Amino acid sequence: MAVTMRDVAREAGVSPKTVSNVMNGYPYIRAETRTKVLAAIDALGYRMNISARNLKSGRTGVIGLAVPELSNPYFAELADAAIAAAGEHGLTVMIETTGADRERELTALARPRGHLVDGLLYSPLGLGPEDVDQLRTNTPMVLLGERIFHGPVDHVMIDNVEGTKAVVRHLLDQGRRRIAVIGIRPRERVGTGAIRYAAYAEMLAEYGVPVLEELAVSGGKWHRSSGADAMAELLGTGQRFDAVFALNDTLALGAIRALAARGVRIPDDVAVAGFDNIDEASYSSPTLTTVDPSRVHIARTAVELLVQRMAGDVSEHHEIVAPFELHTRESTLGPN
Amino acid sequence: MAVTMRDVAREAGVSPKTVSNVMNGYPYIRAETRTKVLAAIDALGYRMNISARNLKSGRTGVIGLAVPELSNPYFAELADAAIAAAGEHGLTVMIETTGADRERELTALARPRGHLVDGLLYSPLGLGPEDVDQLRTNTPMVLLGERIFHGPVDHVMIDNVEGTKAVVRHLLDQGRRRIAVIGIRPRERVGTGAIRYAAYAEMLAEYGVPVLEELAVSGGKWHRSSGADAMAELLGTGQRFDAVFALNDTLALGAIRALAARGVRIPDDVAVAGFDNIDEASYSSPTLTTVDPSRVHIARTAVELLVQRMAGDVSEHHEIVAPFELHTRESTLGPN
DNA sequence: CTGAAAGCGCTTACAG
DNA sequence: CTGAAAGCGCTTACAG
Repeated sequence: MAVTMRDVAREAGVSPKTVSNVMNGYPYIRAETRTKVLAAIDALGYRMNISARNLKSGRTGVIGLAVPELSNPYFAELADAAIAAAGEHGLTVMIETTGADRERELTALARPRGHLVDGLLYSPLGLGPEDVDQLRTNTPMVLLGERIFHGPVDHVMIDNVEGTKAVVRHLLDQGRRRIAVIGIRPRERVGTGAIRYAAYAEMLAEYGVPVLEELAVSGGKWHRSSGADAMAELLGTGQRFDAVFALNDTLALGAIRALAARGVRIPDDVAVAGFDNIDEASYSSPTLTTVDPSRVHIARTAVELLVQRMAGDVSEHHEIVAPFELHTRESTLGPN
Repeated sequence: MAVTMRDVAREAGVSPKTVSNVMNGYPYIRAETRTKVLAAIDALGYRMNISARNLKSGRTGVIGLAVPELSNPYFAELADAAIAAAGEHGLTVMIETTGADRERELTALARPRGHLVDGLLYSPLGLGPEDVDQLRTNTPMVLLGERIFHGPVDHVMIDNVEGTKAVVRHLLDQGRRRIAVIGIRPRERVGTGAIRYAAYAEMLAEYGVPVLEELAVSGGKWHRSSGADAMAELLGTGQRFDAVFALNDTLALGAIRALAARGVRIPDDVAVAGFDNIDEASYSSPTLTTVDPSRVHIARTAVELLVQRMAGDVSEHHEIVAPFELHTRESTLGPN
């Protein structure tokens, strides 16, 4: 039914091996032979069967990218960056969304062993320290964005601690002293949220500012809606505050919405800052002060590490912290 | 090296076929046999080689989704919806981004014939009528979002015409008469932009309002930045206008930013409306009046059509127009 | 520069 | 309910 390499070989009067050589760009082929083969491919409309190649070669040219969801602009923009970086190495990216659900994250982890992908860029949110052993596979993998896990795999991390301290310092330097924080996950001790919260508390302490539990509000899935809800909740308590550090940008943008809806002036009454520097942060009203964790750098570095591992590199595991950049904008500085 | 089905069979004292039956959930297996096989799988850490299965079965369980870029929230949210819909049919989605580039879109089109995916959800922006013949493949495919192509494939369309007319009618009903439009692509005759622009002009005509060329501004890639630039350009011309219809939401959000930066009041001075109803439209300041093309409905319908085609359905091609919904918000109504 | 042989790890009929 | 045989369409050594 489908045209095979053998059919092409017969049509061109060569062996299947030669067709394979042409398809794979093997350099030492007489121009004449190549022309014949290409003509036969064209005449028969031949397309190589990738599954057969994969079976024989043991590689697929595909890497997986497991992220919670693409509706979150941070992950969507990260995915675009990963696709671009993989393309530079001739690799295709297969995206799997896990919904930040532990079970689905563990399923994604098993995927490379099914030989559908050669390696995995892995950005888990639901996994905890008890799952570290699950990462001890011998499949090439690079962990992204988190710093939960020390040890068994490469990872490329956002500089959560210094990034957070920079943005909180900025708020303090603006004279803010009652800085609320939204998006915390009270029971979580290891994730991005916990790390950023700890860094926030540390920075306040450096300035001798008390860390007030009543100014910390949990924020579910870090969607815009969670940010709006958290802010509504905080306003409902009647607590005074003059700034809000949202643990990511979508939370911050939701919070800005809730503040604006109640006529609170930003930044005059309350300054707002986030984390991620998604594109939207440059176009919101007001524009959003935030930390840029350098997505492109992260994606590129992670793909390079993964490519090395896939090539058989067995050196010690790397822990790379990406550089960050603080962007101060209207939500803390006012219009300029 | 890797554990194979044969190894498992030997360990369990059965034939490879029986292992295959267990792996694939074949129902008629003695419980005892199944237990033995599962124990052997566990003991050896066996994982099926998907490439081998694909080669033999001729199917992969993977469908492709080709979209311009995930940084565009419309496509990111569509991708999430497609992944969810595919999951309900036990299918995995492989996302390919094309950058709306014609060459890369044509490459994506050839992908299913390499047997890496069983079918394709295809959302081209760069293709024109001259490429229609390229769609006459016999690979299962469903076209998304556009209505460029009549004929050789199924497609699920956004209701661009009625959706646009509804939102423009809304602006007219608010008393707006000088309604600018941003995001047009002057040389394009067949894409989403051209269709929405034509519907805009048609609606104006219905109300006896002249269509002014000087109020139509082109808008490149439909990013936030393009919207801000287009709006800056329009303001620079000194043209009077009391409303803006942006051809999508990101353009509208960029335009809102540019208007706010110049102190133009929304909607008092200028009302703004978009198209897509991305999540952000509910949280911007002001919130954005827009058309919801029902992404989830589109994704679900498209996957169902694709599944039918993959199952061998050869009936006539379907053209399905998804229902739309107009959401009126602050950018045209003011605060409530 | 090109060919003949073997086999990657599964599943598809076909038996029994 | 389970097995033996054949083969999916390629690529990997190995010759020459």
